Amino acid sequence: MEELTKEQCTKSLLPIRDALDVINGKWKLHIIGSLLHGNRRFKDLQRDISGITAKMLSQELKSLELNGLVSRTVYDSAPVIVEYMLTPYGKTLQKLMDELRLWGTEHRKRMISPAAVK
Amino acid sequence: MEELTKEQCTKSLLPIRDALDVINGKWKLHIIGSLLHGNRRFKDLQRDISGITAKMLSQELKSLELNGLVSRTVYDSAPVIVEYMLTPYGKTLQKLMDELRLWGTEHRKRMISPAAVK
DNA sequence: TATACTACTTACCTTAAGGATAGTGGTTTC
DNA sequence: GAAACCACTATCCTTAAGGTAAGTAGTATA
Repeated sequence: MEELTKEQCTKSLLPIRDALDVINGKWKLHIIGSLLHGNRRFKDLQRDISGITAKMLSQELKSLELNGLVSRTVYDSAPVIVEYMLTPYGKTLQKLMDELRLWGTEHRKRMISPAAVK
Repeated sequence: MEELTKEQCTKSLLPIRDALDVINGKWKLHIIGSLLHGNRRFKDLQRDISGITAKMLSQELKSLELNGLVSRTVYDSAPVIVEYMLTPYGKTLQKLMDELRLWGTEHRKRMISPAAVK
């Protein structure tokens, strides 16, 4: 097994940071969670995610779109309909989210009754 | 496959949030990364992690200790020596970090040359 | 006795994330 | 023609994360 230099170690944190940045913020996981259940329009998302403002929803959707996780389709109807959906790439996040959920669930148990897992 | 209600869906995000909170912040991953290479004293960590201040290092170490990821040992020598190490539990983070690194590496490729992966 | 080292702590300041509220532009319904 | 619906955008404000700089307490070395 090779030892990593300090620089290599710091560098190896960059992709982790990238991954975290993509899902960071108060609302992104909520949006992804909602979209995992199917396509949604703007108002649908706002209804699904209690507490989110139009400003934040719009902002976070743009960020998710920029990162290729969410696609935005405008239907030329009246009134105009805008539909958001997870891209196939966006769906690859689910595995990561499952891992995080698993670790987080164990952690929560451990924090509630530390004696039981010491 | 069962459909989740809105409440169940929101609830399932909680452990994910827990996991993310544990490693969130600008410095925690750097500290964990350094400790993955062996035990470290306060000054060692400060030297390892370029840019971190004593205040932030102290603050983040406390948070990691509270979460059971890092242990703090004071040796009754003169001058006093304080050693930090990852607990076995802290080491379980490595798997998660590897998954995040994997996804993040792919994401970085995709962001640099989107055409190649379209 | 002065300087330096270790392991921090304290007080203050800056910046960025997010919240509150209101407004825009188009369309449709009453 | 007034009110309502959709999909946002703009402006201002609060809060929290993190940075700066200095200080503390104990020991040890010159």
